[in-house]
Amino acid sequence: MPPQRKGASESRGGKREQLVSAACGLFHQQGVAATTLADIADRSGVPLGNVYYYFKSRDDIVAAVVGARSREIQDLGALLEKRHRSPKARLKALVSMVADQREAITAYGCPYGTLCADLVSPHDDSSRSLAAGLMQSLVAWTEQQFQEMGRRDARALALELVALYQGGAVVASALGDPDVLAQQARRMQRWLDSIEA
Amino acid sequence: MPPQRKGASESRGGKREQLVSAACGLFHQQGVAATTLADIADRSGVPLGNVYYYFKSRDDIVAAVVGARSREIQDLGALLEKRHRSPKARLKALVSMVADQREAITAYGCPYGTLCADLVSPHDDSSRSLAAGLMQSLVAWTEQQFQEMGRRDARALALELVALYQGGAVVASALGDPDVLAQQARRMQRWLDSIEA
DNA sequence: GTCTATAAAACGATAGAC
DNA sequence: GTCTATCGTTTTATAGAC
Repeated sequence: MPPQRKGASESRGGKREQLVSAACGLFHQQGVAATTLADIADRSGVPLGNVYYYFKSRDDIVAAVVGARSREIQDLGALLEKRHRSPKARLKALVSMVADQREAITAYGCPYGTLCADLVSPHDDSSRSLAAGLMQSLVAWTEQQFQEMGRRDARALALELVALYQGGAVVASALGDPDVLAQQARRMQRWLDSIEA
Repeated sequence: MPPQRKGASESRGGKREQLVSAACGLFHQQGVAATTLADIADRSGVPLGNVYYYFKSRDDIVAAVVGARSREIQDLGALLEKRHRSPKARLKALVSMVADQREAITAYGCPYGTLCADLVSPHDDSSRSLAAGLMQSLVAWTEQQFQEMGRRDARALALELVALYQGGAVVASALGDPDVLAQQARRMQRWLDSIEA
């Protein structure tokens, strides 16, 4: 077994986490299918053959990356809940963060959206459910904010907000134009303002 | 040179077109990076080695597919212009077609959007400009419709409509739920209705 | 636990017979 | 023009020394 459980010697070098972190970045920049184990090993400073000490297959790394991205969403949600009292303020802060990161998103697309798209392509069932779970993480947090606003149509509103973001990310990255995403973020802010609590 | 120019013996079997057609479908279903030349050759009924009689490299096939998808957009635009007099009716008909094809779009994503995303991933310049050109084809036709409606903000409106579509496609395919796309199409119809000519 | 070496298969691309 | 056979490389995955 790798570095025991998540106890003491977990981060002795934390090579497993380094591998996941490197894979996260490479999957975002190059796509899942185009990223090789050698790429991940190189960036992690781990010898190629040693990767199989931490993961039993390539698909295992993909699953670990999806888990990491999902936790990333949870953490971001928790941060926003700590920083802002009202759910609407949280959603507006989220959109504001998107606008701030428009350069990175334009360069490589939304980290969550492109990962989901890469996981949908193989018509493998287990891969598709990973994509569904990841997207659901994003929608679920958004939905909860609308629920706390007292909206019965929270799910529909959440799907709309996430779709607005994903659409902006796809078009902006395809055109290579961050202004598209900035404009879309402004639209999202206005749309949020128009939602009655 | 392959089958001469685009003259008489162009479609003697039309194997080049069969290859492009097969690649179109496979790129949509599996993604560009995950599709091998053997996949394309198999589906085309062309021997693997023979692919290089029609294309000098794999990248050449990718470029040909982008060209075919771009022509597809032109043809669809021309069809809508023939069928509907007013630009608004054309846009509404386009959204209606999206709703009708929601099953296929949910299964594999938007053929144009996912192709663009696959072309953005390699930080290769020529690949990125292919993505930009393809997305621009989609936006340009939409923009022209808004222009014919007399709108000065035609570009912004076009970007918004395309982003609404792409966002719906990403979320629907990630969740594997066609209803998300159907709902999004209804929103797009209402949004179009609210646009003053 | 960590690393090197390498097996086994898949892939892009080429050569050359017909 | 069409097809088969194959080269050289890359990629996933394993074996085994330390």
